[in-house]
Amino acid sequence: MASMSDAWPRRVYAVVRQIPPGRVASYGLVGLLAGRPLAARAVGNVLRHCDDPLVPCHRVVRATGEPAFPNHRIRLRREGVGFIGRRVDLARYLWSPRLPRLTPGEGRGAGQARRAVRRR
DNA sequence: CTATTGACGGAGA
DNA sequence: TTCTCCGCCAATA
Repeated sequence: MASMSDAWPRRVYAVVRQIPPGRVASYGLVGLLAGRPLAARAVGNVLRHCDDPLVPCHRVVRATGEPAFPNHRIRLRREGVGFIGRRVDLARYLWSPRLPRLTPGEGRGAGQARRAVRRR
């Protein structure tokens, strides 16, 4: 949760750490999940000092799909992220976060295994 | 306290 | 489609 005791940078890093390899999230989405829907810009300010190797900051791109840095494009390609020109193919590689369950116990009916979804 | 800055986003031109 | 403006947020000076 986004309690006040949690510093903004901590919340941002917590979200970014969740982005799996081969997927990307926009600065805006990260801000949203960190509890500040309109703070995309502030997210960038945090990631600017990203020295922690556990934080895959290269998986955070602009809403347009363009990586903040050209070198990130290389790293993303190595993870299998597809591009259209110089921007990430967001239709296929945008991360769909699993949101926290509000009613634990519900969801996922009778032994239905989760099927991998192919993105378009 | 106000002003500036910045790995942003989106509406318009 | 690309480029400019302007709003938004947090950190700094």
